[in-house]
Amino acid sequence: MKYLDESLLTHVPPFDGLSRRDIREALDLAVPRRFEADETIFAEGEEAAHFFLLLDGTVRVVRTTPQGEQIIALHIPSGQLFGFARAIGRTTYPANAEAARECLVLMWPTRLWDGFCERFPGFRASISHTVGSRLGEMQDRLIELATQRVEQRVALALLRLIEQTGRTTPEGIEVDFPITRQDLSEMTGTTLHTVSRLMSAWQRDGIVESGRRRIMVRAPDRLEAFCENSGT
Amino acid sequence: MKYLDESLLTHVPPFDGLSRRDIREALDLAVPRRFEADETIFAEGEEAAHFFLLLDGTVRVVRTTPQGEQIIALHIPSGQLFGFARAIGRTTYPANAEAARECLVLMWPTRLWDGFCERFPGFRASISHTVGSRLGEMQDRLIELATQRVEQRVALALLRLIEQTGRTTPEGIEVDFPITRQDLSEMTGTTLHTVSRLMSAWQRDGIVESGRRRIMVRAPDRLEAFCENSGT
DNA sequence: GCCCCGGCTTGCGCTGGCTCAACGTCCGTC
DNA sequence: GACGGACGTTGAGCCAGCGCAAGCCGGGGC
Repeated sequence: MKYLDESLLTHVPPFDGLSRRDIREALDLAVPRRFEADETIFAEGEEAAHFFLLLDGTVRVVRTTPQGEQIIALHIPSGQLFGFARAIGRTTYPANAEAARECLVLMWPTRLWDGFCERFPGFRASISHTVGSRLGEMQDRLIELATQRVEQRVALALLRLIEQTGRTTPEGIEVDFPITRQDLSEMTGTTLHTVSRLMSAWQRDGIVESGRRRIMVRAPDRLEAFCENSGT
Repeated sequence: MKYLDESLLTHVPPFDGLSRRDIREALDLAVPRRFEADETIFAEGEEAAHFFLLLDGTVRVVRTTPQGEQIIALHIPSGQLFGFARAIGRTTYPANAEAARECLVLMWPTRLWDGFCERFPGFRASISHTVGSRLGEMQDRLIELATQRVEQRVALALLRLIEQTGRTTPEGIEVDFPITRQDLSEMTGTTLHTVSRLMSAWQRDGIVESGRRRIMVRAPDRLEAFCENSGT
């Protein structure tokens, strides 16, 4: 397992434009690692010893309030860099990262960060882009929380999930990691009860199909409809 | 007004470590400009032609929902760079920026951005830091909206305002730009009615002192107390 | 001095979504 | 194959905060 194949990186954004040599160089510095479902990858406030590339799986970014409540800030789909504290001027991680399901990651020591930025053309631009889209997503969610009702927020959260990490099946699009009602409620600032009621209603209407730790969206368009005519 | 004094930049973060020569160079490329209160500095989606440094005043960052509702995403205090679309991998501005009161800014054409990053040591690091703290603030607000009640959110918003842009007076700390109940409601995802009721109650208790477009906090510690014992 | 308008206040009734509570169901373990 | 624990469902009641509506106040323009 020492020798990682170059094809791992040829199609992921920060590296996709690089020469074979450069990719080889980056890979030789990387440590691969597997995380079990629900295992913690790093914790808020911890010294940022590594930065990561998610090769396979989904990562859940969680923050805990002083009162002990959890909220899920973000899900990271495979193929993205994460834990890049250096890129946002920090030396510690800003939140917890947990494996939403079994994950395969590459890790690099943070001290290599500056070198990567200078050594690999496009690396920095790619990172800026990632940071920008995270900022954009947070802003969108801020607006949702401030202006939308629970029903719409849950619908939007589901749509985002299937867009980012959806797996298409003959029946519809399925969230491809185990997700509970509680998880959804922590993404949308509501309670598992309310989410459960919504899912039941949507299932009756044939919009979703869900079970234990599993959600499949049959009719994304009808969820979108919910979000648009929010006034009425 | 052509010749800007170097002391303008010697104490603001992105430039504070630079040599006199470097500062001179940056200043000679800048265009100074004044904006009236409530004037738009740039609009969401617009081509990002410039990046800005706020020399004096306060900038309000606003997003508008498809339904025409506004929410205030952020206030930028003087001494900060803003409108740096390039730093987050965008070519357009991500939100509206308006002068919360009369503002004095320096503007540079965006095409100079990359040059600044390479030319001025510490510039890039300083920007990362700014981006990071904005991300952090948005994450905090996300959590507040998701978990806190209106009363606590408004209290937290006020505390943030006086921390970032407060002016200390013998009577207490005053928000040093005109701010309406409506503005506060757009920052906290509530209605002006609820904010008004809260302000009235707090005024009765001697915690704040407020009037038309004006808010002064007499007892910040009592506001903080509100936020902590949120369970009870 | 008067008027008008933008901002602020306050009462009242309603309701979305939370809380509490009880129960059902699936799955892994021993 | 019985048990325990995690996950999900559903009902009932309640209340924080919203929407509506009416009125107040202060400052700027003429």
